[in-house]
Amino acid sequence: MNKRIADLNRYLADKGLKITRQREAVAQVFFDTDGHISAEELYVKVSRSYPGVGLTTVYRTLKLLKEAGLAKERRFAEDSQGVFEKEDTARHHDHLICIRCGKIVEFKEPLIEKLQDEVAQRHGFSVEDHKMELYGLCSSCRTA
Amino acid sequence: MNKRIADLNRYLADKGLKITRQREAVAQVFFDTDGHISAEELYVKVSRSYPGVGLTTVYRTLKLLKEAGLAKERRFAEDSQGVFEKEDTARHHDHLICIRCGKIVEFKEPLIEKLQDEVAQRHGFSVEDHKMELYGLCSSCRTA
DNA sequence: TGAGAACATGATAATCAATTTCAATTACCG
DNA sequence: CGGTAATTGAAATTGATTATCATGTTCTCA
Ligand SMILES: [Mn+2]
Ligand SMILES: [Mn+2]
Ligand SMILES: [Zn+2]
Ligand SMILES: [Zn+2]
Repeated sequence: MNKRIADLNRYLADKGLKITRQREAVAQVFFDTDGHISAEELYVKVSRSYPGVGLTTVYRTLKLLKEAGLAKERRFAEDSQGVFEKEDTARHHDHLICIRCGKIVEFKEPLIEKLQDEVAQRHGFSVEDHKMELYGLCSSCRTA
Repeated sequence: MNKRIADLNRYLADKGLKITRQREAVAQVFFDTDGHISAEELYVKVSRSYPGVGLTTVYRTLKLLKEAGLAKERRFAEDSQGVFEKEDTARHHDHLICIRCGKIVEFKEPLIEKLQDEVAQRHGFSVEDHKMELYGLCSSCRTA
């Protein structure tokens, strides 16, 4: 029924961890969410459908989802809270962020990623992951 | 004598702020430091030459240096503390970080920056700043 | 099926970098 | 110099995240 929930359950089983009501509730609401969401926001959202799930458990479940490769944490400049989004290595992307209105656009630029690998190689590094964020003004904010 | 201290003093005068012993001490030690340093580390270093300067003032002075365009704060993954380095727009660079030993290599790749601008433009954005960090394994850590 | 071991939960406390508060001190413009 | 606004540093506070711990649940295996 839900592939991602199945992936999570498989991960839990492999690690000798348990499938619980709370984990499924948090994961389900998270997987039904598009874009970026903080632990606090997810906690509020989960609480609507499944009251009684603690904020601590939301944090713990998000950490599990990261470990399982199902969620990715982002930490944009100026935001004190981390935000999470669904992870899918095939759908890797980076971010353009408007410093005035906060608008976020996701993009993918394979040519840049290729150059990143080359730069790294030149310095003897292999790249496992990268962070690239472009901060600027969106068209609305620029003309305003 | 010291161009950067002069720059700072000019900035302070412009803003109606005051030139103090403490600010000069913190700034001087910071400007004499190469690489990345945290507020705590800078505080310890300053305390050796100028005892009695508070940690709060170190934080406040670093914030001033950022505002004056003389320092840049970086927040690398896994580091809970921010680190600071001298800012010099002409000498902009990005970072390669070894996820095992923490080694940091600085690099500059104008071609990537050009592509970043193009991507942004394609989405109607103008780029004011960007963050690019490549995380991987350095040659020593890879062969070990 | 059920007992028990291991794991999970959630309220609360702790952490930790960074900021705020505030009374005392200092810079600097006349 | 004198007055005013800015600065300082110690201590308190903040805010996100993690640790603790007593209690509850899951799941294995006999
Ligand atoms: Mn995204
Ligand atoms: Mn650097
Ligand atoms: Zn905008
Ligand atoms: Zn290394």
